Amino acid sequence: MISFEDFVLGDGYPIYLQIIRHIKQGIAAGTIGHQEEVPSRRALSALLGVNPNTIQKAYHMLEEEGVIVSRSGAKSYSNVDRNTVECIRRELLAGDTRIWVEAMKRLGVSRDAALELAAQVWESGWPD
Amino acid sequence: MISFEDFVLGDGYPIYLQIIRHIKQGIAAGTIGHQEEVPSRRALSALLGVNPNTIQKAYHMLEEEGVIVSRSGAKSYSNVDRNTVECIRRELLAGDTRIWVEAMKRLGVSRDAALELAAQVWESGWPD
DNA sequence: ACGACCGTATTAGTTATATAATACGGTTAT
DNA sequence: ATAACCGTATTATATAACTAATACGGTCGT
Repeated sequence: MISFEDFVLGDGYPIYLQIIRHIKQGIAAGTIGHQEEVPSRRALSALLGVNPNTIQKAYHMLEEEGVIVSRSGAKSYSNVDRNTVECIRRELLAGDTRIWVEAMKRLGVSRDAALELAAQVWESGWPD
Repeated sequence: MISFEDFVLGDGYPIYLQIIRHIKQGIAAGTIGHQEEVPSRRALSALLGVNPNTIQKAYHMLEEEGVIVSRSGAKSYSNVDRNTVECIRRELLAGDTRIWVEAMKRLGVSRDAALELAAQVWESGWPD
């Protein structure tokens, strides 16, 4: 069963996109395997405190991408092959990193200063 | 005059927040000084191809934070002291970096692998 | 003073996101 | 088989973000 234990609802970003990202991150990290059970629309909406339609929107888009498979009346399952994992992993890694690098460059930070800052935040969660 | 030459409209994120961020980044980077002229609402809306009201929303919030000063009928100017610069700079640096580090951790990347990836993207804009 | 530009405000309409309340029919374990 | 659960669909409503069109009065260079 795909877990949403460590999932926390963020602010300012569409919920259905956060859910899609959570699933993709799990696949990229290897914590979600093939044919793993996905929480039902109703169960996840109750767990997260959001509307079932919002979950359905996320799941529907994941199905269109081939990441999950749904049959009317039955449970939904993840659909992951080795190629998909690498594809999603590269997509997320490169995307997030590029955004951060661009932000640091716009702030006028040098490469080394940025990397050192990142190392500090990695260890302690805080700069300095 | 505060420049929006290198400003590119992103997708999926409110425009007025992108504008606020652009100004703050300029202040944090030191490319925007004190009492610098801000483009008029109408001029910037024409330049970016968005509605004047969207610019006004961004400027109004910047004024509430004390980052710019507006007088009815006259031009608007930046309002920056040394304390503000350091405050904004730390806010943006720490915020962006924390977001990236959390993303990398959720993807199961080691500290060193993440830093190496960042270094690659910094140089070439691409991993590998 | 006068015209061009400026900040500010209002009203209306569109789209995306999310909620609310149901409803229908398929699957599955007992 | 039957009850519980499931995926799916519909209609209505609310809010935020954005657009559109317009208006009012203040500032400033000439």
